[in-house]
Amino acid sequence: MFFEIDPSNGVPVYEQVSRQIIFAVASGGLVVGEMIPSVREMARTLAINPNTVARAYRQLQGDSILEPVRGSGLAVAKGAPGKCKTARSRLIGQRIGSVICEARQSQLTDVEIRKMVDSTLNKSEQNNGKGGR
Amino acid sequence: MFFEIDPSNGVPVYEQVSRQIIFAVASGGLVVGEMIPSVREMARTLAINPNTVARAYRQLQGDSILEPVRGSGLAVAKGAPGKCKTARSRLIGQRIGSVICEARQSQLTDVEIRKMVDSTLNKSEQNNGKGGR
Amino acid sequence: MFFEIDPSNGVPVYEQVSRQIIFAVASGGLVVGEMIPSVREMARTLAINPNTVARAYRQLQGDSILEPVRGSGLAVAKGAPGKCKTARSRLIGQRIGSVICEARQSQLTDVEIRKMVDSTLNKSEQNNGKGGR
Amino acid sequence: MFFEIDPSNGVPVYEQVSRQIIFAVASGGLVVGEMIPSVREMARTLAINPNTVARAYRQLQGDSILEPVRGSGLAVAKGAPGKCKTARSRLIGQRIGSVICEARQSQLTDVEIRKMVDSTLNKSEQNNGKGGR
DNA sequence: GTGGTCTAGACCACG
DNA sequence: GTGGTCTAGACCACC
Repeated sequence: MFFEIDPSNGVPVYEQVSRQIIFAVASGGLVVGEMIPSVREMARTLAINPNTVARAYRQLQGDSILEPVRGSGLAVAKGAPGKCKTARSRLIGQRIGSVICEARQSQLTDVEIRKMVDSTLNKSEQNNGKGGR
Repeated sequence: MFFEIDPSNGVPVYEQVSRQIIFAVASGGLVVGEMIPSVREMARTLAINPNTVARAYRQLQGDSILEPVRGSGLAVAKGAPGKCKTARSRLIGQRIGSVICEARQSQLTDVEIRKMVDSTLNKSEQNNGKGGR
Repeated sequence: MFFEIDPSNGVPVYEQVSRQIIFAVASGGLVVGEMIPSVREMARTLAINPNTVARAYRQLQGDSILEPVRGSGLAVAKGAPGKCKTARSRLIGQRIGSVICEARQSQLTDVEIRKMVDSTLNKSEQNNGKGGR
Repeated sequence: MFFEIDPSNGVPVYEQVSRQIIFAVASGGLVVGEMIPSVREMARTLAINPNTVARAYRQLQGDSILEPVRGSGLAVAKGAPGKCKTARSRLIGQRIGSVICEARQSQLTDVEIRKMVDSTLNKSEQNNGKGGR
């Protein structure tokens, strides 16, 4: 916790919000029972419309990742971490699969694909081992 | 020549069409001066709306990858292969970059990311060395 | 005296409180002039927010079902039993009407509706003849 | 098909919309593959805001009761009738259960409850046997 | 034409 | 203060 939004990303803003909450829960950045920022606060922080945040939160409630706490907001639901880890693998895995599929359609060989991946990974060195960002 | 379309792909159909033409030119599947199928024929082949094909062709003309040949249709333009190779690298590279970016945002380490890529590459062994698909 | 609250019921908590007081008065469980528990005590008993209890009491005062007794709290008002019996019929009757209306909209026949009602009535046998709950 | 909306119903408008579509599918009024009215048309018909209709439709898509048909709208999805019949029983059954529960809490006997149900059923005679509405 | 996203702002219910 | 609903209107992508 915390992340940023790219409105010109193709990916809908409300989806970026819900994904990043999923990721935060999956990685333990948000723990079960913890309250998440209110709709209005999150909207202020991300400089987006409260309705957009509300939509993301509503979707996460539908997936039982968030649950309402009467009168005080939304909290991470009980089974959420498991669901979020699964969802994370699915989301990332799907995107990897689809990129590779397209790369192959373009007649790139697996060797070339791997090379592009490696160079991208190296270019912007990872920083998530010991506290980056 | 030729490829298939997945209408429930997220990627717009017209873009799938134009991308795959770009890829075909980049890999030499379509050579300079070669005529491409008419809008109607392509639409019939791919079982999609002719307007959608027309839109892809229009876009490719705008990028000077296709050029009109009076009275007979559209052909691969002169400088196309170079442009298409560049475009291919850019398109694939961008998507790889964006997937890796998101994977990192989700707190996956580079090691885990590489593992997911490898497993995807191995899962559906490559078949583009000797003419598959 | 007294009942329980289901906070995840759809029905607002304060309304559950006021309804059940109305029902208690209607059925003679609370008699005219009898003091009802203080806001704080009631809140503690039901494990809900005192504001919520206060709101229910306020509403009941507005309907002249409760009346303030200087220096000691709220008591069941003089004309309350009659009003409460009427209110009970109205409240329950309205809900029955609305359920039946919706059931019919859903194309269930009256026969089917009656069957569902009967089965529900039988499933959890009544226990209010001789003092249950 | 077709129904009406009561905006001062307590039940959210978007929920009334989605419910009635569920009921229509459950009762065979809408069959698998059939297109449903467009968001804009439905909004015009019901005199409500298109966003409200869209929300109902979105929810139904999430439940795989509707599916998008590219460029032409939304259609009843494949497994929808089964899901809708189940959902209908659940929705109506729950409401019946909750009304009876409350009626009992109010100290009404089962006999009295049944009497109220019967009188309501008789009051506005059923008309869904042979083509009413 | 279709659905989808986003913004803005009002109003309500609940605690 | 919280979330939820609804309206209004703009803009976009797709067919």
